[in-house]
Amino acid sequence: MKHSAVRQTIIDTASDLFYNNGYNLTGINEVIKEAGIAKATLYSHFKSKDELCSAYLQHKHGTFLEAFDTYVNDVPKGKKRITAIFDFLKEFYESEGFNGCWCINTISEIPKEKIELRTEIKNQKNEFRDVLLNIIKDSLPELKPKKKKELANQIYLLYEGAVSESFLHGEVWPIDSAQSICKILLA
Amino acid sequence: MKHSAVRQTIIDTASDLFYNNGYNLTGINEVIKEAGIAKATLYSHFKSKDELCSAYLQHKHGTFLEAFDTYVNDVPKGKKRITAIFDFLKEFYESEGFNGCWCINTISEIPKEKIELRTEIKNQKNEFRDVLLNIIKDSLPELKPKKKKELANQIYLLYEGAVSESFLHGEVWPIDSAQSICKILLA
DNA sequence: TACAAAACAGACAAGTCTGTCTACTAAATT
DNA sequence: AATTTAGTAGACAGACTTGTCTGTTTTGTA
Repeated sequence: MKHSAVRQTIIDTASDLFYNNGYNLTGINEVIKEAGIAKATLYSHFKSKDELCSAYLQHKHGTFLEAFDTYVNDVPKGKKRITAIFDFLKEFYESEGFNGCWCINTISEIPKEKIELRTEIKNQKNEFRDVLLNIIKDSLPELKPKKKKELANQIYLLYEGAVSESFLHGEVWPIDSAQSICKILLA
Repeated sequence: MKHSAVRQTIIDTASDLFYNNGYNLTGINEVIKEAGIAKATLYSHFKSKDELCSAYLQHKHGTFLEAFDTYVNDVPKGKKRITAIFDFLKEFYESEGFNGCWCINTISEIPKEKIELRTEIKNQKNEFRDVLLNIIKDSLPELKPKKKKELANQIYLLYEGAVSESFLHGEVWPIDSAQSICKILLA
């Protein structure tokens, strides 16, 4: 097994465990057991659990953005593409192992002092907001720049609220509700 | 010090620590040290940390609902009262020790198996949704029942999203954004 | 004043955690 | 074929965790 493949195995395993069972509730011993590697191997790739946490967040972010882009770009430009954001979320919600937002989950678990992780999370959210802004730019080019940014923020807020609340209640209605508001904003 | 007063001291202290520093990151030893009580005393009032967690959630919920009701009922009935919900949130956000939503934070920290705590959280959110519904019933009696419920869900979603996101970013704009959407929904 | 309830202080058990280290083995490269 | 690199296995340190238990002291009441 290649060096980089081992690293990826660790990240994949840790991501599943951290996301499904919680960061603090998942011990390093569980990660190495599940990944089938030795402890020293893990610590040769990551110098601390925090560093592994950072890799976990980036991994989730990367795979999410890719799936999101693929889904949304498949929908024709315009209002349809924008509301399709919530169709994507519905698929995400219904997919096995949905556990809400890893950013929100992680930020609840780590102490305030760990600013590197906290800025990583903020950066992810800002990047996602930029992605939404670009969709709006593509789909509604006639809007003024200020209006575009405002709309991006609004849709971001609806999306994030829908993720958290659909998970908390274990029900779809928050996603439907968010989508219906989105349609009103586009009217 | 009265028996019930000791109990309240424990709850107050634990609530501050759990909410500010996280549930799992706060040890029982820290709670008893801060509260100035003996460990046996704590365990005579609460048979486990989980039970204390439940008391913490209920305490937060109670004081929140009281402050919320007081604030909102001070605003004249009608659309004004509804949008005032977000003015309350802004005050909450700016208050010292704001740390997002205790429900979302706690649900990220506890294992899936602890269904008592998870249902406690769901119940709190459903109760809050009912409070919002009653505000709408009082303020917009002319709406059809179905429309009222729909609006309550939408405002609930906006509120919860605004709490999480204002905390995550450490910025007010999500609250402003939520309020502006709310005004559109009421127009 | 006597008694009972309740709180105190803190040792202790039994287990968790992260991270380090040693010793050994397998694989890849020179 | 020899050497270096990357992995395995797991003991260990040291610090944490929750919860129990013993014994003492304070407090409120009858």
